Amino acid sequence: MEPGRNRKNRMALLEAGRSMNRAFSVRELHTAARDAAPRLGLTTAYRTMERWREEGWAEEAGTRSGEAVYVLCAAQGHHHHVVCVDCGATALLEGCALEPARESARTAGFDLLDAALGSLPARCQACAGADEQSA
Amino acid sequence: MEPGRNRKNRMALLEAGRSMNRAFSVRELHTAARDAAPRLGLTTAYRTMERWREEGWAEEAGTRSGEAVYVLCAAQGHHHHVVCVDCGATALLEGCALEPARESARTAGFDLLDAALGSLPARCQACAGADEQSA
DNA sequence: TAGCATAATGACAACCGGTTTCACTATCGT
DNA sequence: ACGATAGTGAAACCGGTTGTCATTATGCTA
Repeated sequence: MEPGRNRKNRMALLEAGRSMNRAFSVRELHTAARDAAPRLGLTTAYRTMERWREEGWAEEAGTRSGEAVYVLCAAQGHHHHVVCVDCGATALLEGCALEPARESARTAGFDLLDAALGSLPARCQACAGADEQSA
Repeated sequence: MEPGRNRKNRMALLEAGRSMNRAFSVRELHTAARDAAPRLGLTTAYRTMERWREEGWAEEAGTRSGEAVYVLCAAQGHHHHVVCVDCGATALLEGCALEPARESARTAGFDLLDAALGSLPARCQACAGADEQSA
């Protein structure tokens, strides 16, 4: 991830994103990074996220209240995350748990897009617990 | 699916949706249903789709060029579809191919939301072939 | 059948996440 | 120092979706 030009903004965004430790929306990232770089615009946050996605540092992980959320991940090989749809907490799954699904899809004449399944919607224990209480 | 009031519109939408045999956006549904019910408004199409979703007749299957797409399915039990992200073609997967993933998620402390994984993004053979040619 | 209560409708406006535009600025190579 | 160019941000814009509200269709009751 070469900083290239405009080091300040990129670094602020990167720092903010890394310190999240969970899935976040571009707006959240922008807000967090603004502490370190007050003049940072939302447009740049969107553009930077797009760039990270292209370069493989980030991947989309569904949406939360209408906004797309992303996870940062340096793992290069084939892998899948689970992402809590409530709080954005993430975990990396061991091995490829989607191989059976991929096989099943193939027999139906479809190629499963693992790329689009990098993160699977789930609910973490904490949020599941909170849910039960409110019910 | 009780027709209730306003039989005409509902029936036109239902007929249109059923004859699609693939994933479709609300706009597409509205356009198709307009043949049979010319005065049908887009708002009603959105409201009807929302209703079907609540009642379990339809489920969201991702987005295509910015629009949310849905699939109709009468299967009641636990099941998963694959949906071609290009043309919307669908297939029903045999058994629960996501059980290993669910197990893997559980060991990480997450409950996989099977409900949100009713349709898995894929590419059908026809679209995969067309893709190769254009490349 | 007439009349009423209310679910349903549709034209239109508002909303909202996201993208594009464009004049301006920071950075790099020379 | 200076020209070339990548990067920036405020604001306009876009398209899908949702809300508003006056009107209409339907079922129920008398």
